[in-house]
Parts: sequence; C-alpha cells; structure tokens
Amino acid sequence: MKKNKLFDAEYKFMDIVWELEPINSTQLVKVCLEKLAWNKSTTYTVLRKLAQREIVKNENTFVVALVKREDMQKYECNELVEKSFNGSLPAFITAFLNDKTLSLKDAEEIKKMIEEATR
Amino acid sequence: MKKNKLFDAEYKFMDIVWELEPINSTQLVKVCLEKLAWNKSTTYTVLRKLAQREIVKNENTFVVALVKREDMQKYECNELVEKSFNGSLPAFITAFLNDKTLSLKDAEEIKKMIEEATR
DNA sequence: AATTTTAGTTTATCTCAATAAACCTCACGA
DNA sequence: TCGTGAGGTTTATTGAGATAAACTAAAATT
Repeated sequence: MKKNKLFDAEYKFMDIVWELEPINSTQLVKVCLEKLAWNKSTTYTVLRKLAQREIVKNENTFVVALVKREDMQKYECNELVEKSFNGSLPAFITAFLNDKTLSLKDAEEIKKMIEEATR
Repeated sequence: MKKNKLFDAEYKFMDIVWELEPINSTQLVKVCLEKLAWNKSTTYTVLRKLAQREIVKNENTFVVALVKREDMQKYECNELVEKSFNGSLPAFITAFLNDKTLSLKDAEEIKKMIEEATR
C-alpha cells in the first residue's frame, strides 16, 4: 500500500484535519461525529493508522497534518497523470476538456501558468 | 461503489483489454497469466465482475470494453478535479505544475487546447 | 475520596477486493 | 470412445478497509 494513498474515509478525515488543524483530539472526535457520524473509536482508529503512516501526528493531544493538503493534491495529480496519461499534462487536459468550455478567466489564468512553467 | 470506479487489479486488467480488444477469452487468460501472473480463474472472475458492471462484455468468447479508455480517463479526471479541486482546472494545473517545467511543445499544445475550449 | 471526563487501546465484526482451487460442460480430434 | 482443450462457474481463502463496543488509565471535577 502506497504511503500517501488515502482511502475514501481517510480522505474525509483529512479534509477535517486540514481545515481545523491544529485541533485537540477530543474536539476532533466531536467534529467527526457531527460531520461524518463517526463514533469516538472510529476516529481514534483512523487517527492512529494515519499517525503510523506519518500522515498526521498526535502530540500532547493535538493533531496536526504532516502531509499538507497541497502536498496530497500534488501527489494525487502526479499519480493520476502518470497512471493514465503517461505523465503527459496535454493528454490529461485533452481528456478533461472533452465537451467542456472554459471561462475567459480560467483560460487567462491557465495561459499565464503555462508561460511561467515553460522553459 | 461507483459503477465506473476501477480498483487497481481491475485497472490492470482493463489496460490489457483496451490494448488487445476484441480478444478471445482464452487468449486473454494467457496474456493475464503472462503480464499479471494471474491464474485462469482469477481472470474469469474479474471478467465476470466487470461484465456485470457493464464495463466489458464477453460475447461468443470475445471480450470487448463497453467503457472505452478515453471514457474512463475522462471519468477519472473529472472525479479527481471535483474531489480535490472543487472542479477548477486552474487549481489542478497549479498543483501539478508545482516545481515542474514544461517543454515548449507541451506549452504550445496546451495553449492551443485552451483557446479552442474558451467560449 | 468518589465520580466524571479525557484520551486513548484492544478486541471485534462486517464487507468486499484479490486471488485461486476444484469442478463442470461441451466440442473436437485421436 | 476417450482424452484434451476451451470456456467457463462454484466455492473458498486471505487481507484489509470501515466501523465501533468494551476496556483502560490518568487527569479533572465534584
């Protein structure tokens, strides 16, 4: 199992951590109950597993992400583009844009990014 | 479970089907043995499950994908961008390009796609 | 001091993905 | 006719994700 791969439940959990970190574990239990309908033990189990995988840390009852949202997003992007598109961003964009239209704003923004990333 | 979601093993199987379709099922068993080290029954099991989910069909011993590679890629793109980037292609590209450089060729290609998709 | 709360762990259960052995039927060739 | 191969299915097992009840110890509160 790849270290950074998050299963659906774990992703939902991390969404909460990323939004509220640093957060006291008892408070986290309350939020997970409210947002995910998880009982206390579920939360502690997921927390312990993710801590073992060094995705979060739980120190002095405070929970902090070791892998930040941006890092996880980057990982996911790369995994998908590598797996399904041979590492080709143009191929990804082709698939994504199929049948879609872009707003002028998004188009300008993307063009700017492309300029800046072009060597 | 979402109909189009492919687990790792299923994805590997579909890679083979997409590449070789239409393919006779006994031949498919041989290829899966060679490429994935699967025994015959594993292949027939995965095949049956995917047929039940209408991702492939197996008619008169010939196996054909009902969901083509392009369709699956499109689905995966959309799922990821929706799940992690609120549907925003620019946000996806920001995460993907982090620290990366693009070749001139890729940059031109992307710009062209962006122009064509802009309303 | 007794009780409650906090902050966990251990143990358990269910579902299902991943893989495959054993079994089955039919058709064809020796 | 018998054996083999094709083309499957049934039954089984293991691992792991998802969830949580029961248990535990320490700290805080009454």
